[in-house]
Amino acid sequence: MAQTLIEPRTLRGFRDYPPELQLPREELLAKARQVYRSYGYLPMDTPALEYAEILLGKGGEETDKQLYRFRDHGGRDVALRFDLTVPFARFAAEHIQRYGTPFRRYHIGPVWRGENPQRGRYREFVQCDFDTIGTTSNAADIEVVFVIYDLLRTLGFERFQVHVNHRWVLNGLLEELGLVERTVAVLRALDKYGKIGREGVEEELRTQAGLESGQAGKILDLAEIRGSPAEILEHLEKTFGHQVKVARGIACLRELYAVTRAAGLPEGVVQLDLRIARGLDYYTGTVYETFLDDLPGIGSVCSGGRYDNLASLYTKQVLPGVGASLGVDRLLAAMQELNLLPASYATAPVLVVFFVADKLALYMEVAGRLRRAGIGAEVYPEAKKLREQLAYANKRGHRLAVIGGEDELTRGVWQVKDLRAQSQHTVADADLVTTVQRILSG
RNA sequence: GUGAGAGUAGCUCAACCGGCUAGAGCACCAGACUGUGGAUCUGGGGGUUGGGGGUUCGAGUCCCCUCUCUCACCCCA
Repeated sequence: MAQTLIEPRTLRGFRDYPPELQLPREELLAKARQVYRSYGYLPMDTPALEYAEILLGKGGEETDKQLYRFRDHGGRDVALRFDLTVPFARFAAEHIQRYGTPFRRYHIGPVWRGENPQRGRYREFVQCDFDTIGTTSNAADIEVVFVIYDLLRTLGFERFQVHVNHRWVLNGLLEELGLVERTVAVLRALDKYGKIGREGVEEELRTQAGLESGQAGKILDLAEIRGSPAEILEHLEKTFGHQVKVARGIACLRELYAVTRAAGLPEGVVQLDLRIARGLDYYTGTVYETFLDDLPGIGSVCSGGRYDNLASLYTKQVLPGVGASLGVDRLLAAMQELNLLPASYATAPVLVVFFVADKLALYMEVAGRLRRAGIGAEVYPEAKKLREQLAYANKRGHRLAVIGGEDELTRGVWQVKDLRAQSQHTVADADLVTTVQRILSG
């Protein structure tokens, strides 16, 4: 009876993760977890689905429009989370008494946004956040830089910069220039500097923010100050240091720069960049963006900032915090482009050849022995020809093949074939594990 | 959501101006080389040319709709 086949396909903006993508992704996330934990961040997660009222109106009209929202079977008005910050705010309002402050957590999970997909932008993607809430201390802000640094180093990146700015500096400047009520438009324009350049920003400042060219020029001149963090701060101090907010921002940034240097971050990692504003009016203090020297075009791979009050919509307890989010997809794309991903996708380095059809138990046993020693071992599932099994091992990227035919089994030995070095050793059954270990570590 | 470009085998591409049964390389599967991988040889499966409709004697090719991808706006990971 003929049956109509269903066309296999995924939704627009959603995608599969085949092994060659999922493997590096899992490894990346494992490394991120390791770094987060080393700083004392605790893991947590929240439901994918929340009451719509929890998620609505938290990120402005734009995010409301992007919300996947529907009625569940019980008629409840629900929506998929579009970031991890809002669910965290709800969580904190509900549970923070149990943990007290300061509280550090990391949170890795998928989020959903019904926006128009582009390269590297999907409707479902993973966020990888870390935050410290319940403290206004600049120490927490400074630590964020260390976390970002360790994250990227652990992932194998060496050439990158953490661009830092402070909202107080920007706000103070705008106050000084009498542009407070245009803050959002000005910062939005400024934030595009890397993309549209000075002329573009100037244009936008005039048309979108309604500035006169003199004001626009002033802002641009400031944004374009180049130099070491110390030099930029000095310049700022001289020109706008009399403004209270600017002065406070400068003090924070100065401490951040001094501490990161004194505590071991190499020179050049931290850059002061007056152009980064981080669109959302959500951030109120330090803001961060991280750029790879070799791939500036892909944008920031780790961004975040400080906010005054995380959960004001759900609780009267004031919960200030600071944190950032790792751009998992961008980093994977970057690692692919910079050849930082392994060429082999074998999760087990050893293939145990299934040679003699009625000796399966022996092969299973030896594979188990290898695994107990921490060495991944795969037993070929069919007693096919040796050449085919070796071809399989080669194609799949197994480093070693363990071969036991009639001959070896009667002598109590194994052939250990190194597919990469194209060499082969005969080893006694008792020495197998140590031999394999030695080859793999060397 | 708005605007622009693109969709031919799993991948990269071919098919003059609309004209024979839509091809090639790689990949995949089977077999050979009869206990040792990347090679070679032989054979094979795969396509309703993204889908639907229209024009035409005839459409992969022209027109309309739709889906998907890419780019820009917006926003951001």
